Amino acid sequence: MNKDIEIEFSEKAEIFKALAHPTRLFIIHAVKDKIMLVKELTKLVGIDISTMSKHLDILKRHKIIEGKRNKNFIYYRLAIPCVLDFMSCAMKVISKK
Amino acid sequence: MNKDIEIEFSEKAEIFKALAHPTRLFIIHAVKDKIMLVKELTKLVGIDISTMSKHLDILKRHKIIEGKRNKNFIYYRLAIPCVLDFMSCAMKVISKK
DNA sequence: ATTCTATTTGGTGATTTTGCCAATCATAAT
DNA sequence: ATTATGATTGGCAAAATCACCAAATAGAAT
Repeated sequence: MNKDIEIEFSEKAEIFKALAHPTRLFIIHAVKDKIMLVKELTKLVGIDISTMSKHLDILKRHKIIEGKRNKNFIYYRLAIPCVLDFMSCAMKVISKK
Repeated sequence: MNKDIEIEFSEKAEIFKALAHPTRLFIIHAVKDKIMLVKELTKLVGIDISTMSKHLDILKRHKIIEGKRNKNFIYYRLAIPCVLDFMSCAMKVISKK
């Protein structure tokens, strides 16, 4: 792989890495039709809130979700609904419902 | 997350993990319209052949590619072309060409 | 049977990712 | 100004991933 190709595929891989964690996939499904708070998500998943915050940060940095502040609450929502399309496509084909 | 949900999202995450590496994405593109040998792929990417073999194994285990033996060569090809669709969709939307 | 080529497997150190705790920051309420 | 609540950040240990080397396997050819 030459340098350009190398960079191209590394960037693409970054996106898959951002999605490659059960908690982060759960978050995507949770915020797909309902704006949610960090605390709510944390409770649903059952992990430390600092861990949740870091997962949210990863998704945010890749522009997969968006956070909006109101008072001192931060509401998260799905930024690119298309993510759901290719996720369900992937799952159907690879046969995990 | 209860146990079932946990398992569901872990399984889904496994697929994204399988795709979350530049070399493995490169392999998918390389075999999408041309059946290829391990050695050929190794040369193209420029890594140790044992490393390549392990990457191929990961894709194989997730049924993303298929290997067929002829003599003592193993030819790899893309098993689920749909992977390309959702990859290009993902990339377009997330704005990495 | 031995040798040769293609590929896989085992092992190990290096790097990355993950998750918790503690500390900090941001905003609101008193 | 102090306190309280929601969220993020820094640090560290545990776990997972990665890449190389060396050794093993599979099959073909001699």
